[in-house]
Amino acid sequence: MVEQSVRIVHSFVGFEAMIQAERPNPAPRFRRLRRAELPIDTIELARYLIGKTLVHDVPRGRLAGRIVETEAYPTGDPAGHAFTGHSRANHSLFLQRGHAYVRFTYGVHWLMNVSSEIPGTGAGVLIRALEPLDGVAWMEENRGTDVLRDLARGPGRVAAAMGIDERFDGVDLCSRKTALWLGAAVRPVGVIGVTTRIGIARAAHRKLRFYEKGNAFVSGPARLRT
DNA sequence: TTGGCGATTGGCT
DNA sequence: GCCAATCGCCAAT
Repeated sequence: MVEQSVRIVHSFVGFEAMIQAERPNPAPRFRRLRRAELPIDTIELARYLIGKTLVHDVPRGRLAGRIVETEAYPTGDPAGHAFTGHSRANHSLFLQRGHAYVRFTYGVHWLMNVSSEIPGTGAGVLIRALEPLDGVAWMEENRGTDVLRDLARGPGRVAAAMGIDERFDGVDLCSRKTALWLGAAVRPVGVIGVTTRIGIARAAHRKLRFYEKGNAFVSGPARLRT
């Protein structure tokens, strides 16, 4: 089935595409973002990250998804994990912008944030949903489901699909060396919607959730996806 | 030392 | 729509 369809593609798009298809390790599709490209301000960063790529290079290949939903947890935000001050658990939120803050929640799930602001400031951006781009078969394995739309729709699912856990807390997402990193956008971003955040009690009125309108991989109730 | 609770999810009604 | 699962953190004892 797969071989047959590949052969058909070859006959239509020619030799160059055939080389592309048969190359075992295709050239990286994603350019690593430099830290200087990341807005310092938490809310600006949350908006900026929509459409960008989250990549995890694993021994057997690459997991990658397009960021389609984020939430900002700015300085002094009562809903933020840094609100009660610096601690061992929330240390990564205080790192220079572009570091991963990974936290275990509800005894079940891992959540991933990108740290923001200047070093020493506890703030970050929660990655709430991804549109799968690469390594879909491995994401399915990590998630225990083959429902594409559900692979990384929701922050707990993002971490599970991407194989992100406590080992990645504090990782520099802008380093040239790390396996987990942020990549440039693979296509232009659509209209960005802004709503209140999901699943919080304090500062619940603040509109700090950002998402690509019309994207099927965005989480939350329908009224927060239009 | 302990108890309440949380940036969620999946299964069941 | 409702609720249990499940565990680390932290405020209060």
